[in-house]
Amino acid sequence: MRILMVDDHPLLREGIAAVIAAQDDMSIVAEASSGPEAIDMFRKCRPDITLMDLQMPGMNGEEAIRNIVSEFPKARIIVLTNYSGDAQVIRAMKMGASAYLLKNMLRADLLDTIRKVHEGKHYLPSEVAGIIAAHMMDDALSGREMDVLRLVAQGCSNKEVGNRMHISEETAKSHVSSILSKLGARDRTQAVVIAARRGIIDILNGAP
Amino acid sequence: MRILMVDDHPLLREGIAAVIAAQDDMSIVAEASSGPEAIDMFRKCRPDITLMDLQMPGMNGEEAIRNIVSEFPKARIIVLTNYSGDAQVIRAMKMGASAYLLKNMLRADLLDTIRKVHEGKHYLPSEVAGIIAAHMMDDALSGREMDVLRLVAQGCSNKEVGNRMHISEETAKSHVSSILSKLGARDRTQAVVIAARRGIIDILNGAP
DNA sequence: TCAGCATACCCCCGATCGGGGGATATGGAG
DNA sequence: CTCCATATCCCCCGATCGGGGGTATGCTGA
Repeated sequence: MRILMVDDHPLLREGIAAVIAAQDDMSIVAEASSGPEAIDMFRKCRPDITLMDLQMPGMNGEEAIRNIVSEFPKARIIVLTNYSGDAQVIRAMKMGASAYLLKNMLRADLLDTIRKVHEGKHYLPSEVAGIIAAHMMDDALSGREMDVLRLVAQGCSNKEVGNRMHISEETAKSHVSSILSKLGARDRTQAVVIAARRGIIDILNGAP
Repeated sequence: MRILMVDDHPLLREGIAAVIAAQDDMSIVAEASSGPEAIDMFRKCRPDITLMDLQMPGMNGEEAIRNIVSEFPKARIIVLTNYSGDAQVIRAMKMGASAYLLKNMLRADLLDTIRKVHEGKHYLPSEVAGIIAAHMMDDALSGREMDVLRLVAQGCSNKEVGNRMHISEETAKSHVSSILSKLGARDRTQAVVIAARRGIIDILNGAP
């Protein structure tokens, strides 16, 4: 199996490379440390499996996945990341990922997953599956609600949200209300915290 | 140099181990994946250098550092973590860390830092130093303000903050006001986001 | 000793929030 | 074609927020 590894942490790449190198049916054929680089390398190498982190500077991993999958629908991509927010997992799988692993997993789990995915299977470890299951029944935020949420996280009042989105303050308020109800939050502050925990928005950087 | 490595990511440990193993003046003498385990291993092995992640399940790295340094004041600890919030860096250094590295650094940087720290030096990469410098003039939140901030992040109103802390709503309000002014936030929501970005609180889990 | 700070409390007041009740239009799914 | 989610706008109203003022305690470090 020819593997492309995409991650901006050289030390982690080293670790994965060591694990892969010890297998006689796998080899790392390319590495990338950013989204655009990942797309380039995929075009050049056509790997059987791609290991992809989601948190990277610049273009994030999700966009890279979407690009690769739209160009190469048969690409097998395994997401390997630190965070386990259900929304982030769902977005990645919708983009076309075949598996979603957390970085705190063991070597064996990584190797097992690579082999499963190579056989064409999809895979979610129970830890991740459980997180998704816990929010199966929740209905997702709509596009407008996401926009409002991001502005609220920047400290915008309802009036400012209205101005920036060119809608009335009343409309912004009603969006905020449904955000609170969908997320089960008591106020806008808790809504932002819950959304960050669940991977709905990324407050550490900026956009989703 | 005898090195103890503390991190809950086996794959990253593998990577660091590979890098260290290639050096003829260093070796990994022990590994730990949690705070208590780190303290145990330190007592048993008395390493020259300890590489420590801050984000770990259970006891966090900061507490482990404090425990180790109070028992072994000559311990040389290098923090190796993902996040770069200025408050987190400052807390770690106050706890007694000798250096603060980000996980996206190169092998060479890690090795350089290990050697510098082994000589008794302290070290902050310019990337990290810059983040601290940007907030040098800010005055830190007081203990009570931290308590209030954590409750606010949980969606508490001023009244609820007052009840939970056994102070009046008015006092809670005045704490919130100074939090807003110290963080430069427009409202409590933005205050929580800024505090999370700067590593003042950790909204992804719970406590600071 | 005394200034400075953190802590705690109080009042006022306009702005904002969040819940409640609506209404209308659009567009896609069944 | 009907149903439903989305999106937009409107009004009311009590609760909450955040800024402004002020007072008092106790600890600490210069």
